[in-house]
Amino acid sequence: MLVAREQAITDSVNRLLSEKGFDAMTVDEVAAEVGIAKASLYKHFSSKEALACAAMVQAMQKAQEFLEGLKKGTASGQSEASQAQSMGLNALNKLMASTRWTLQLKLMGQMPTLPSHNSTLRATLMASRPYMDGLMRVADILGEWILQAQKEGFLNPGLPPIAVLYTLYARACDPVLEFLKMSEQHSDEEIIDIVMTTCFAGLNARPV
Amino acid sequence: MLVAREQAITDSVNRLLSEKGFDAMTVDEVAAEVGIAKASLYKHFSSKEALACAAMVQAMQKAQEFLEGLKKGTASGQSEASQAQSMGLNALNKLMASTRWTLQLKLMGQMPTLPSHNSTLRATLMASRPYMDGLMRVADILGEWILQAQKEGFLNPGLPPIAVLYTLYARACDPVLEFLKMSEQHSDEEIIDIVMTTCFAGLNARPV
DNA sequence: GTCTATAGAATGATAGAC
DNA sequence: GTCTATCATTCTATAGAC
Repeated sequence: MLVAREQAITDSVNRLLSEKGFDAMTVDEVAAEVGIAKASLYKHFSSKEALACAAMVQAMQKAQEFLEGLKKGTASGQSEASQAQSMGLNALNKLMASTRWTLQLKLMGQMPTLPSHNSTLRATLMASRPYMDGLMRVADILGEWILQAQKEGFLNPGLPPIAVLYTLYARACDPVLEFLKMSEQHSDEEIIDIVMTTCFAGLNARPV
Repeated sequence: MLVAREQAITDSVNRLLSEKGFDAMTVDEVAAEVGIAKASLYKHFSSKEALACAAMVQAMQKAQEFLEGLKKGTASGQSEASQAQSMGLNALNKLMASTRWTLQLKLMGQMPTLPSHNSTLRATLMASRPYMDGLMRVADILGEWILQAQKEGFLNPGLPPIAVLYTLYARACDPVLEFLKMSEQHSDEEIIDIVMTTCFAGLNARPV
């Protein structure tokens, strides 16, 4: 029961965090959405930062699990023919599948976006072993694929690998998604295709 | 004197806005940085939103002036040989020059970033004639160049022009810039080159 | 126009009964 | 563990003297 209650809490936090960000989210809102009193929340989590941290850890673990599955080639979205691909092309496909997965989560409002300049939340996250472990594991897996894809020229070898990693992270909080969503001119799938194209192929036309 | 004082205020607001965003910026900070009492600030600007709005209008006007200058081909960064270029290539070069200019301002901490989900500030901005006029003028100029560049295939014609516009806007608040800045592995020029590459050429390697 | 001092509201966090 | 009621802090905005 306690686990289920705390799961409901982190789910609500996750949604609110992705909708309005850490600063704009109030503890009162969380309590109201879960349907319990604010004081009860504080019996489960010691602070607003701890609340957000729990949601971020959960999201990070979900990402880690997805990547681990993709690494073993068992995740959905990986075609069976992938075994016949070169290492580099396979790595690129996995990077693209990961990015697409992230964009989908973001569009569904399940991707808590880390505010790049809130000090108190950053400090809490950096001090959280589960979060940092997940973050490093995710960076390791993605970094390996980036190197493989660059080695065979499927990703631009002139870009520093860390810059590629940051660029992929940044797609998870790209405002272009919500801009296009607000314009109501495109389906979710079209929006994701557009952002995937600009991310990997760029704005320039590809020479035919 | 009054103009100079208000200029000093908007400069401070501009800096704080680009450093921490609207929510994290407090009116006390602004007053302290300008060196006057908070109540005096409110003699010049009626609210925190009006304060931020003034800074945004100023930034928008600066952008508009830059684009107007580029449109006439008199701005710096435009080579003299540009007159010999095709319309489409010329348009692409101007889009790239505009993006580079934006990234430079952002790195220098002079680009107030619009929080995509603060309602009160958004409402104030939408109600501001000077801001909306500037925004529409900027969108017009960029939109024209986008269409020209797409027509001749210098920009991917498969992308909706509005998506290209949003993508360029989004580069002005791309966290990749500060991530790379924090890593201290690259100079400002290198950082801008990296982001320019990922923006226009994408992460993929270009087929030679 | 500038200051000090403070009102008023929002919000994070806690006390104490049940 | 959950509730109601309340505290302490922070922040926007204003009053009133000079």
